[in-house]
Amino acid sequence: MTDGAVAGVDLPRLRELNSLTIVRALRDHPPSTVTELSQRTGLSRPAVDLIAQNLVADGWATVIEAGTSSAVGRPARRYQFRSTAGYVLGVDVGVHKVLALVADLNGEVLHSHRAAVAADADPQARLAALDEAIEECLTATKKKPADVWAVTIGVTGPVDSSGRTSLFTPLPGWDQVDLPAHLAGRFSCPIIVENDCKLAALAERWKGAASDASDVIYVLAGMRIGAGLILDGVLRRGYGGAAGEIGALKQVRWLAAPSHLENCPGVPASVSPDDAAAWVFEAARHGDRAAKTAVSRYVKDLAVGAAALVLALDPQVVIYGGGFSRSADLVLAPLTAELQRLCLRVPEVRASTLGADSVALGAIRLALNELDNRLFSTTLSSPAAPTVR
Amino acid sequence: MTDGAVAGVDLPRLRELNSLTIVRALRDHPPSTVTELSQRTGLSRPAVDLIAQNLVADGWATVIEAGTSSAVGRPARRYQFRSTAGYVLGVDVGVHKVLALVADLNGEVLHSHRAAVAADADPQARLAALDEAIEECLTATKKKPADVWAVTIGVTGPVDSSGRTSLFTPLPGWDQVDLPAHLAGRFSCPIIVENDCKLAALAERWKGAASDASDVIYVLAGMRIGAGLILDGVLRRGYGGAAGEIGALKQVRWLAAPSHLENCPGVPASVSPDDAAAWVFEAARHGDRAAKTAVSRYVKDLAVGAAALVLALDPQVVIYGGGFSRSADLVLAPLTAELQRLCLRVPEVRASTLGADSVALGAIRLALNELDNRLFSTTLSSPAAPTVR
DNA sequence: GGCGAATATGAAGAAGTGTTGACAAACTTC
DNA sequence: GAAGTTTGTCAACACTTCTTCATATTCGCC
Repeated sequence: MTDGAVAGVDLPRLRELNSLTIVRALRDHPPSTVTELSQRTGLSRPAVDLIAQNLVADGWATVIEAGTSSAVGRPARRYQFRSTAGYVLGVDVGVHKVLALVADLNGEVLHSHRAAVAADADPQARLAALDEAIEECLTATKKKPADVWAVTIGVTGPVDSSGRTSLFTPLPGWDQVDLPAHLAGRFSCPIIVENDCKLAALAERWKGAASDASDVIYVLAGMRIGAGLILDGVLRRGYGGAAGEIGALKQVRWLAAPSHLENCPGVPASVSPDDAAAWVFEAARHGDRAAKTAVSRYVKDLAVGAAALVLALDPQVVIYGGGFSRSADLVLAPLTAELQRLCLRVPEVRASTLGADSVALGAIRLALNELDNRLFSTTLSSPAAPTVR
Repeated sequence: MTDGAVAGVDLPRLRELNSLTIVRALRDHPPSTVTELSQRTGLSRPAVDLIAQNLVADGWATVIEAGTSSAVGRPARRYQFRSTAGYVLGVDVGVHKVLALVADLNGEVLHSHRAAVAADADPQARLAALDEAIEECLTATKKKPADVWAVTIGVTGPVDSSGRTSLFTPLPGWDQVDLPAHLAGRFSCPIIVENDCKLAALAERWKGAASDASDVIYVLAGMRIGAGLILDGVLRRGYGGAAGEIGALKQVRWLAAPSHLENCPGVPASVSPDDAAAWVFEAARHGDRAAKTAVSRYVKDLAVGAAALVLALDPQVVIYGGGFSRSADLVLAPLTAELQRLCLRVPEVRASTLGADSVALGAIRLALNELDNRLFSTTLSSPAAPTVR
């Protein structure tokens, strides 16, 4: 409840704080004039001017000299956040693929690469695919590892404080993999490993279906069901990183739910087990009776866990995402109805708008958040020391 | 994700920030010398000296002139947070009683008063008891309503943003009661209504069994079971104030759980229904077979909901509190065992140390938190305008 | 094409805040 | 009583921001 050491602010620190303020005011905005920044921050024009010049000297901002302007009066010089000062990597290590993204400090994705992996691939093979995907992203964008300021990797299963998925993982042999150690040799920046559902939740809140909400439950629906929680605008990991793992409770039927789709009668033998669910959804869409029943049962089971989360946390929005979100048209209405039956106060239910990229995008967002905390909370300084979480 | 308007810091604001820093450094510490404050805040001695004198002039601190000192050197003047500058009221409106507490700005409880109420009393009677309890606390401590800077009232059931328990309440007619309106005439300070479980959780984290933890699930166990959630050190209300209401899910057997105790065979007819649970616990403690079974079943049902919360949020500690916490000796071990069976990562399970006062104490804490936010976040100013939450 | 209005830039002076260093005051210890 | 130590106070200094004014550049209008 107490801070213990509360730090006073002296003059140099004041300048630092205001520099941070200007950087924040520069980000997430189009190139701005000194006057605009002055209005945005409440600081006087000369103060902003001085700070902006220093930011340019330190590489945090670039100048756009006055061009032709449409307004009356002398055209203003504009300052712009130098989003190319550093880059971040976001990677989604899935069962069938590894997807890597490079983005600049604005979160603009510059390049992506997808490497296919066999579901039963051993850790070595999967790590090789990871290395390949990262390597391809770097060479395609002509970046060196030193240009990367943070890396986030999304994996399935709860991630502990050492970056391992020791409690549970569907990837064979993966519980022994130490991802930060694997990458530490190549990158000297922060390397973060995080649960895929949590990352997807971040992505939806960033530029997806939940961008207007601060209390979000993201349900990742696929052959495995998981959840990510955002409360008061912040991703909640839980004390041991296992928040959202409601599926482990037997009374909540998340473990069994996908079997309704897998074992649905009428699925042709030619359809592989991996594609069975998609087939069932498609069949249900065309009125197949057995398929409709299977979907209905699936939704009923899904709803129990979602209701438990909703009742526990009372969110504003529930996002239905993951591989099955393509079938949101079949699921959203009955899911909402079930929640209405089970919950006290029913949140909005929406379909994911980011689809398959959400995990990697969320990884980008988490990497940027980490940088924010490191660079902007204390002082403006370039890439931080390597750390693991 | 963005702040929108990020405020720059000018010189007067700098002084304000440092004044706040000094006030914070003064609170939660014994009377301090300027040198101590200087070390604690990193500010220079003259700066602290000046600020401290201003704080005294504004009524936020008092001076203790140098007495005889045991150390070498000139004895130092000491400054002390003036905790008697204002007071807060915390009230617990329960089924059988209304308990009111007055505390100073340090959270030191000065007086408490308990007014008995019949379980089936109508809102008028209950409000009269509330008024009586508050009145008694004020007269006993010789305070006027104007001395009260914040009031918090704890009630059963989820509290919406208008301070009403419209979704559910066990108190007859209480869903129509507008507590802020009822008190607004007498107090011009912030009046907050909050769910009792949430307040009890706050109390346990403040000075109870969870004072070392930042991620806490508090389970209030009585004839009605509820929960309060503290995540990252902050009480979470949920978007609509209904966080923690996992008991509403049928698969979670919290609604039915107490019936095992109520309907336990062997309870003498002389024991009133209200005391049945206590009798069963006592009988179980002495080896009564039926009572032990009842307790065991109760714990099993309780554990399902607790497990759902634990899996959803992955807390560090679960606090077992409420009326039944006196029987923690019988419950803690089997509850822990059940959680071990049901959960992925098992948190510590502890018994409440505050007992029956926890709700009113939590109300005090929430009132103080509200004051903190109002007075200390923006600027140092005396009692704020009346508001409702 | 010239003029005025509007906006941006730049520089100087003023005000406010924190820091450093010095010194007297007050107390303990030898 | 002298030395040593800590405190309270003061003045000089450094730094940051604010205010104000003069200057520069551009557009629109005559």
